[in-house]
Amino acid sequence: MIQLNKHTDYGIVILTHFARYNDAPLLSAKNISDATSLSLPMVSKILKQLLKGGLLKSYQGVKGGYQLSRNPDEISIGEIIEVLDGPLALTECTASTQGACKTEHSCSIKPHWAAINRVMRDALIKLPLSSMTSPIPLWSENDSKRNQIQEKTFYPLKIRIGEKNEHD
Amino acid sequence: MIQLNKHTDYGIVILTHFARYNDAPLLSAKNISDATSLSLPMVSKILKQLLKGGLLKSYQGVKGGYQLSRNPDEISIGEIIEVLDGPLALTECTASTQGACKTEHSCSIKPHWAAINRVMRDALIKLPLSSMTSPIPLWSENDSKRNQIQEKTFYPLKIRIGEKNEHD
DNA sequence: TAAAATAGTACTAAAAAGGTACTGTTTTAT
DNA sequence: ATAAAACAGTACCTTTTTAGTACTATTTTA
Repeated sequence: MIQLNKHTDYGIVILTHFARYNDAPLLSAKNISDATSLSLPMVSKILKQLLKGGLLKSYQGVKGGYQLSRNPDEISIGEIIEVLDGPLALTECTASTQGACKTEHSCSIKPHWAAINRVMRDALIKLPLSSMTSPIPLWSENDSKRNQIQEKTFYPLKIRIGEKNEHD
Repeated sequence: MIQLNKHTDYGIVILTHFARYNDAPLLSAKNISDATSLSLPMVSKILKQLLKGGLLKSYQGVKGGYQLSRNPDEISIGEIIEVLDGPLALTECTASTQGACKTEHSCSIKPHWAAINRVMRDALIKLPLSSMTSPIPLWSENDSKRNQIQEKTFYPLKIRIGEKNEHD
Protein backbone atom coordinates (compact mmCIF):
# COMPACT_ATOMS: atom_id res chain seq x y z
CA MET A 1 0.00 0.00 0.00
CA ILE A 2 3.03 2.32 -0.34
CA GLN A 3 2.54 3.12 3.25
CA LEU A 4 4.45 5.66 5.24
CA ASN A 5 6.23 4.02 8.11
CA LYS A 6 4.90 4.81 11.56
CA HIS A 7 7.74 7.14 12.45
CA THR A 8 6.91 9.35 9.52
CA ASP A 9 3.24 9.12 10.24
CA TYR A 10 3.79 10.13 13.85
CA GLY A 11 6.23 12.79 12.73
CA ILE A 12 3.55 14.52 10.70
CA VAL A 13 1.16 14.32 13.62
CA ILE A 14 3.79 15.82 15.89
CA LEU A 15 4.72 18.62 13.54
CA THR A 16 1.07 19.41 13.03
CA HIS A 17 0.84 19.84 16.76
CA PHE A 18 3.73 22.28 16.63
CA ALA A 19 2.07 24.15 13.79
CA ARG A 20 -1.12 24.46 15.75
CA TYR A 21 0.66 25.85 18.82
CA ASN A 22 3.16 27.88 16.88
CA ASP A 23 2.70 30.83 19.23
CA ALA A 24 3.73 28.87 22.32
CA PRO A 25 7.39 29.45 23.27
CA LEU A 26 8.69 25.87 23.45
CA LEU A 27 7.14 22.43 23.53
CA SER A 28 8.80 19.58 25.43
CA ALA A 29 8.83 15.94 24.44
CA LYS A 30 6.65 15.22 27.47
CA ASN A 31 4.15 17.80 26.32
CA ILE A 32 3.94 16.23 22.86
CA SER A 33 3.68 12.77 24.33
CA ASP A 34 0.70 13.77 26.43
CA ALA A 35 -1.01 15.56 23.58
CA THR A 36 -0.60 12.76 21.05
CA SER A 37 -0.84 9.65 23.26
CA LEU A 38 2.44 8.43 21.84
CA SER A 39 5.04 7.01 24.22
CA LEU A 40 7.70 9.40 25.45
CA PRO A 41 10.66 7.40 24.05
CA MET A 42 8.93 7.25 20.69
CA VAL A 43 8.24 10.98 20.61
CA SER A 44 11.74 11.74 21.79
CA LYS A 45 13.28 9.63 19.04
CA ILE A 46 11.26 11.31 16.33
CA LEU A 47 11.95 14.80 17.65
CA LYS A 48 15.66 14.09 17.42
CA GLN A 49 15.31 13.03 13.82
CA LEU A 50 13.37 16.17 13.00
CA LEU A 51 16.01 18.24 14.73
CA LYS A 52 18.79 16.59 12.76
CA GLY A 53 16.81 17.20 9.59
CA GLY A 54 16.57 20.89 10.31
CA LEU A 55 12.82 21.11 10.79
CA LEU A 56 13.01 21.83 14.51
CA LYS A 57 15.23 23.89 16.78
CA SER A 58 15.99 22.67 20.28
CA TYR A 59 17.05 24.10 23.62
CA GLN A 60 18.47 21.97 26.40
CA GLY A 61 18.02 22.35 30.11
CA VAL A 62 15.09 22.41 32.47
CA LYS A 63 13.25 25.09 30.51
CA GLY A 64 14.23 23.60 27.20
CA GLY A 65 12.14 22.18 24.43
CA TYR A 66 11.56 22.28 20.71
CA GLN A 67 10.07 24.68 18.21
CA LEU A 68 9.60 24.80 14.46
CA SER A 69 12.59 26.17 12.60
CA ARG A 70 10.33 27.82 10.01
CA ASN A 71 6.73 28.87 9.57
CA PRO A 72 4.23 26.06 8.93
CA ASP A 73 3.51 27.34 5.45
CA GLU A 74 7.18 27.11 4.55
CA ILE A 75 7.50 23.46 5.51
CA SER A 76 6.10 20.86 3.16
CA ILE A 77 4.73 17.42 3.87
CA GLY A 78 7.15 16.13 1.27
CA GLU A 79 10.08 17.61 3.12
CA ILE A 80 8.97 16.02 6.37
CA ILE A 81 8.77 12.65 4.68
CA GLU A 82 12.22 13.11 3.19
CA VAL A 83 13.66 13.89 6.61
CA LEU A 84 12.07 10.93 8.38
CA ASP A 85 11.99 8.37 5.63
CA GLY A 86 14.60 9.28 3.05
CA PRO A 87 14.27 10.39 -0.56
CA LEU A 88 10.80 10.78 -2.00
CA ALA A 89 11.11 8.11 -4.63
CA LEU A 90 9.08 5.02 -5.36
CA THR A 91 12.06 3.08 -6.65
CA GLU A 92 15.78 3.35 -6.11
CA CYS A 93 16.28 2.56 -9.76
CA THR A 94 16.80 5.96 -11.32
CA ALA A 95 19.13 7.22 -13.98
CA SER A 96 21.54 8.47 -11.34
CA THR A 97 21.83 5.36 -9.18
CA GLN A 98 24.19 2.59 -10.17
CA GLY A 99 24.38 -1.06 -9.22
CA ALA A 100 21.37 -1.12 -6.93
CA CYS A 101 19.49 -3.44 -9.26
CA LYS A 102 20.82 -6.75 -10.46
CA THR A 103 18.79 -6.74 -13.65
CA GLU A 104 19.99 -3.26 -14.39
CA HIS A 105 21.77 -4.04 -17.63
CA SER A 106 18.71 -5.67 -19.10
CA CYS A 107 16.18 -3.19 -17.78
CA SER A 108 14.83 -1.17 -20.65
CA ILE A 109 12.67 1.22 -18.72
CA LYS A 110 15.24 2.47 -16.27
CA PRO A 111 15.26 6.07 -17.52
CA HIS A 112 11.48 6.20 -17.27
CA TRP A 113 11.32 5.61 -13.53
CA ALA A 114 12.37 9.21 -13.07
CA ALA A 115 8.98 10.33 -14.36
CA ILE A 116 7.15 8.33 -11.72
CA ASN A 117 9.40 9.56 -8.96
CA ARG A 118 9.14 13.14 -10.07
CA VAL A 119 5.35 13.13 -10.28
CA MET A 120 5.17 11.73 -6.80
CA ARG A 121 7.71 14.05 -5.24
CA ASP A 122 6.40 17.15 -6.88
CA ALA A 123 2.92 16.53 -5.56
CA LEU A 124 4.01 16.18 -1.95
CA ILE A 125 6.61 18.93 -1.98
CA LYS A 126 3.86 21.37 -2.83
CA LEU A 127 1.63 20.45 0.07
CA PRO A 128 2.40 22.66 3.08
CA LEU A 129 2.27 21.64 6.71
CA SER A 130 -0.11 24.54 7.30
CA SER A 131 -2.77 22.74 5.26
CA MET A 132 -2.95 20.20 8.10
CA THR A 133 -4.23 22.82 10.49
CA SER A 134 -6.66 24.64 8.23
CA PRO A 135 -10.29 24.58 9.39
CA ILE A 136 -11.60 22.93 6.23
CA PRO A 137 -9.92 19.56 5.98
CA LEU A 138 -10.70 18.55 2.41
CA TRP A 139 -9.44 20.38 -0.60
CA SER A 140 -12.04 21.81 -2.83
CA GLU A 141 -11.23 23.08 -6.31
CA ASN A 142 -11.06 26.64 -4.97
CA ASP A 143 -8.82 25.76 -2.08
CA SER A 144 -6.11 24.29 -4.21
CA LYS A 145 -4.16 27.49 -4.67
CA ARG A 146 -4.37 28.53 -1.08
CA ASN A 147 -3.04 25.20 0.04
CA GLN A 148 0.06 25.19 -2.09
CA ILE A 149 3.55 26.31 -1.47
CA GLN A 150 4.36 29.04 -3.94
CA GLU A 151 7.24 29.19 -6.39
CA LYS A 152 9.22 31.79 -4.49
CA THR A 153 10.00 29.47 -1.59
CA PHE A 154 13.15 27.50 -0.94
CA TYR A 155 12.24 24.57 -3.15
CA PRO A 156 14.48 24.04 -6.16
CA LEU A 157 11.95 22.04 -8.14
CA LYS A 158 10.26 24.02 -10.86
CA ILE A 159 8.22 21.41 -12.68
CA ARG A 160 4.47 21.57 -12.58
CA ILE A 161 2.20 18.62 -13.11
CA GLY A 162 -1.51 18.29 -13.47
CA GLU A 163 -2.02 21.55 -15.31
CA LYS A 164 -5.59 22.51 -15.94
CA ASN A 165 -6.77 21.45 -19.33
CA GLU A 166 -8.31 24.36 -21.20
CA HIS A 167 -10.84 22.18 -23.02
CA ASP A 168 -13.06 21.46 -20.05
CA MET B 1 11.71 5.77 1.39
CA ILE B 2 8.04 5.04 0.63
CA GLN B 3 9.27 2.39 -1.68
CA LEU B 4 7.17 0.31 -3.99
CA ASN B 5 7.48 -3.34 -3.15
CA LYS B 6 9.37 -5.46 -5.63
CA HIS B 7 6.28 -7.11 -7.03
CA THR B 8 4.87 -3.75 -8.01
CA ASP B 9 8.19 -2.62 -9.36
CA TYR B 10 8.48 -5.75 -11.47
CA GLY B 11 4.86 -5.45 -12.47
CA ILE B 12 5.47 -2.06 -14.03
CA VAL B 13 8.49 -3.42 -15.86
CA ILE B 14 6.43 -6.32 -17.14
CA LEU B 15 3.51 -4.20 -18.27
CA THR B 16 5.88 -1.83 -19.97
CA HIS B 17 7.16 -4.81 -21.92
CA PHE B 18 3.59 -5.58 -22.95
CA ALA B 19 3.06 -1.98 -23.94
CA ARG B 20 6.14 -2.03 -26.10
CA TYR B 21 5.09 -5.22 -27.89
CA ASN B 22 1.43 -4.36 -28.01
CA ASP B 23 1.20 -5.56 -31.61
CA ALA B 24 2.39 -9.08 -30.84
CA PRO B 25 -0.50 -11.54 -30.46
CA LEU B 26 0.24 -13.07 -27.06
CA LEU B 27 3.20 -13.08 -24.70
CA SER B 28 3.90 -16.10 -22.52
CA ALA B 29 5.28 -16.02 -18.98
CA LYS B 30 8.43 -17.65 -20.32
CA ASN B 31 8.79 -14.94 -22.90
CA ILE B 32 8.51 -12.23 -20.24
CA SER B 33 10.90 -14.06 -17.97
CA ASP B 34 13.54 -14.18 -20.68
CA ALA B 35 13.06 -10.56 -21.63
CA THR B 36 13.24 -9.20 -18.11
CA SER B 37 15.68 -11.59 -16.43
CA LEU B 38 13.13 -12.24 -13.71
CA SER B 39 12.55 -15.82 -12.57
CA LEU B 40 9.70 -17.66 -14.19
CA PRO B 41 7.80 -18.33 -10.93
CA MET B 42 8.12 -14.69 -10.04
CA VAL B 43 6.84 -13.51 -13.41
CA SER B 44 4.06 -16.05 -13.31
CA LYS B 45 2.91 -14.90 -9.91
CA ILE B 46 2.78 -11.26 -10.94
CA LEU B 47 0.99 -12.00 -14.20
CA LYS B 48 -1.72 -13.76 -12.23
CA GLN B 49 -2.18 -10.75 -10.00
CA LEU B 50 -2.41 -8.47 -13.00
CA LEU B 51 -4.93 -10.80 -14.56
CA LYS B 52 -7.05 -10.82 -11.43
CA GLY B 53 -6.84 -7.05 -11.33
CA GLY B 54 -8.19 -6.78 -14.85
CA LEU B 55 -5.12 -5.31 -16.49
CA LEU B 56 -4.36 -8.42 -18.54
CA LYS B 57 -6.35 -11.00 -20.44
CA SER B 58 -5.16 -14.60 -20.57
CA TYR B 59 -5.55 -17.66 -22.78
CA GLN B 60 -4.68 -21.16 -21.64
CA GLY B 61 -3.21 -23.99 -23.62
CA VAL B 62 -0.05 -24.54 -25.56
CA LYS B 63 -0.58 -21.46 -27.71
CA GLY B 64 -1.79 -19.42 -24.81
CA GLY B 65 -0.38 -16.34 -23.13
CA TYR B 66 -1.26 -12.89 -21.92
CA GLN B 67 -2.11 -9.56 -23.47
CA LEU B 68 -3.08 -6.10 -22.21
CA SER B 69 -6.79 -5.71 -21.61
CA ARG B 70 -6.66 -2.06 -22.72
CA ASN B 71 -4.43 0.27 -24.66
CA PRO B 72 -1.30 1.46 -22.87
CA ASP B 73 -2.54 5.03 -22.80
CA GLU B 74 -5.70 3.96 -21.00
CA ILE B 75 -3.82 2.25 -18.18
CA SER B 76 -2.27 4.40 -15.50
CA ILE B 77 0.75 3.76 -13.33
CA GLY B 78 -1.46 4.51 -10.36
CA GLU B 79 -3.89 1.82 -11.38
CA ILE B 80 -1.10 -0.73 -11.70
CA ILE B 81 0.11 0.11 -8.22
CA GLU B 82 -3.40 -0.22 -6.85
CA VAL B 83 -3.76 -3.66 -8.40
CA LEU B 84 -0.43 -4.98 -7.14
CA ASP B 85 -0.06 -3.14 -3.87
CA GLY B 86 -3.48 -2.04 -2.70
CA PRO B 87 -5.00 1.41 -2.29
CA LEU B 88 -2.90 4.41 -3.26
CA ALA B 89 -2.74 5.94 0.18
CA LEU B 90 0.15 6.88 2.42
CA THR B 91 -1.75 6.14 5.60
CA GLU B 92 -4.66 3.93 6.44
CA CYS B 93 -5.94 6.62 8.74
CA THR B 94 -8.53 8.40 6.66
CA ALA B 95 -11.92 9.78 7.42
CA SER B 96 -13.55 6.63 6.11
CA THR B 97 -11.56 4.01 7.98
CA GLN B 98 -12.47 3.14 11.52
CA GLY B 99 -10.55 1.49 14.31
CA ALA B 100 -7.31 0.99 12.43
CA CYS B 101 -5.47 3.40 14.70
CA LYS B 102 -5.33 3.05 18.44
CA THR B 103 -4.80 6.74 19.05
CA GLU B 104 -7.70 7.52 16.80
CA HIS B 105 -9.86 9.22 19.39
CA SER B 106 -7.12 11.65 20.32
CA CYS B 107 -5.84 12.27 16.82
CA SER B 108 -6.72 15.78 15.81
CA ILE B 109 -5.46 15.70 12.25
CA LYS B 110 -7.31 12.63 11.09
CA PRO B 111 -9.50 14.42 8.54
CA HIS B 112 -6.44 16.06 7.04
CA TRP B 113 -4.75 12.85 5.98
CA ALA B 114 -7.18 12.69 3.10
CA ALA B 115 -5.45 15.67 1.52
CA ILE B 116 -2.10 13.91 1.51
CA ASN B 117 -3.56 10.74 0.13
CA ARG B 118 -5.46 12.56 -2.54
CA VAL B 119 -2.49 14.58 -3.76
CA MET B 120 -0.47 11.42 -4.03
CA ARG B 121 -3.11 9.34 -5.77
CA ASP B 122 -4.12 12.03 -8.19
CA ALA B 123 -0.55 12.45 -9.39
CA LEU B 124 -0.06 8.78 -10.17
CA ILE B 125 -3.49 8.14 -11.62
CA LYS B 126 -2.75 10.70 -14.29
CA LEU B 127 0.49 9.11 -15.42
CA PRO B 128 -0.18 6.65 -18.25
CA LEU B 129 1.67 3.41 -18.90
CA SER B 130 2.35 4.67 -22.40
CA SER B 131 4.67 7.31 -20.97
CA MET B 132 7.03 4.48 -20.01
CA THR B 133 7.60 3.62 -23.64
CA SER B 134 7.87 7.08 -25.11
CA PRO B 135 11.20 7.87 -26.75
CA ILE B 136 11.98 10.86 -24.53
CA PRO B 137 12.18 9.55 -21.02
CA LEU B 138 12.02 12.74 -18.94
CA TRP B 139 9.08 15.05 -18.84
CA SER B 140 9.78 18.48 -20.05
CA GLU B 141 7.34 21.33 -19.43
CA ASN B 142 5.92 20.89 -22.92
CA ASP B 143 5.51 17.16 -22.62
CA SER B 144 3.33 17.31 -19.55
CA LYS B 145 0.04 17.46 -21.39
CA ARG B 146 0.92 14.73 -23.83
CA ASN B 147 1.85 12.41 -21.03
CA GLN B 148 -1.34 12.71 -19.07
CA ILE B 149 -4.48 10.71 -19.07
CA GLN B 150 -7.30 13.03 -20.07
CA GLU B 151 -10.51 13.71 -18.23
CA LYS B 152 -12.71 11.72 -20.55
CA THR B 153 -11.23 8.39 -19.49
CA PHE B 154 -12.61 5.89 -17.03
CA TYR B 155 -11.19 7.59 -13.95
CA PRO B 156 -13.77 8.97 -11.53
CA LEU B 157 -11.44 11.47 -9.91
CA LYS B 158 -12.00 15.03 -11.05
CA ILE B 159 -9.71 17.00 -8.79
CA ARG B 160 -6.70 18.75 -10.23
CA ILE B 161 -3.65 19.71 -8.27
CA GLY B 162 -0.61 21.73 -9.10
CA GLU B 163 -2.35 24.28 -11.27
CA LYS B 164 -0.14 26.75 -12.97
CA ASN B 165 0.18 29.97 -11.05
CA GLU B 166 -0.68 32.96 -13.22
CA HIS B 167 1.84 35.24 -11.49
CA ASP B 168 4.96 33.69 -12.95
C1' DT C 1 23.25 20.26 43.55
C1' DA C 2 18.99 18.24 42.25
C1' DA C 3 15.62 18.19 38.74
C1' DA C 4 13.97 18.48 34.13
C1' DA C 5 14.91 18.55 29.81
C1' DT C 6 17.59 17.20 25.40
C1' DA C 7 21.38 13.86 23.02
C1' DG C 8 22.96 9.57 21.55
C1' DT C 9 23.30 4.61 21.04
C1' DA C 10 22.09 -0.16 21.10
C1' DC C 11 19.07 -4.01 21.45
C1' DT C 12 15.05 -7.17 20.63
C1' DA C 13 10.56 -8.94 19.26
C1' DA C 14 7.12 -8.82 15.73
C1' DA C 15 5.57 -8.13 11.15
C1' DA C 16 6.07 -7.86 6.24
C1' DA C 17 8.32 -8.93 1.95
C1' DG C 18 10.47 -11.87 -1.30
C1' DG C 19 11.09 -15.89 -3.30
C1' DT C 20 10.41 -20.90 -4.32
C1' DA C 21 8.07 -25.27 -4.74
C1' DC C 22 4.41 -28.10 -5.84
C1' DT C 23 0.10 -29.62 -7.88
C1' DG C 24 -3.80 -28.96 -11.00
C1' DT C 25 -6.18 -27.43 -15.43
C1' DT C 26 -6.63 -26.25 -20.27
C1' DT C 27 -5.47 -26.39 -25.06
C1' DT C 28 -2.84 -27.78 -29.14
C1' DA C 29 -0.37 -30.91 -32.13
C1' DT C 30 1.14 -35.37 -33.35
C1' DA D 1 -5.25 -40.65 -27.19
C1' DT D 2 -1.54 -38.56 -25.30
C1' DA D 3 2.34 -35.67 -24.51
C1' DA D 4 3.78 -31.03 -24.23
C1' DA D 5 3.29 -26.23 -23.29
C1' DA D 6 1.06 -22.92 -21.28
C1' DC D 7 -1.97 -20.86 -17.49
C1' DA D 8 -4.13 -21.40 -12.31
C1' DG D 9 -3.84 -21.77 -7.47
C1' DT D 10 -1.86 -22.49 -2.97
C1' DA D 11 1.36 -23.07 0.66
C1' DC D 12 5.68 -22.61 2.73
C1' DC D 13 10.10 -20.68 4.36
C1' DT D 14 13.80 -17.35 4.74
C1' DT D 15 15.30 -12.79 5.06
C1' DT D 16 14.74 -8.05 5.89
C1' DT D 17 12.52 -4.22 7.81
C1' DT D 18 9.90 -2.02 11.26
C1' DA D 19 8.50 -0.68 15.83
C1' DG D 20 9.32 -0.04 20.14
C1' DT D 21 12.11 0.05 24.47
C1' DA D 22 16.06 0.68 27.47
C1' DC D 23 19.99 2.83 29.07
C1' DT D 24 23.43 6.41 29.68
C1' DA D 25 25.30 11.07 29.02
C1' DT D 26 24.88 16.09 28.72
C1' DT D 27 22.92 20.64 29.46
C1' DT D 28 20.52 24.23 31.92
C1' DT D 29 17.80 26.32 35.63
C1' DA D 30 16.25 27.20 40.34
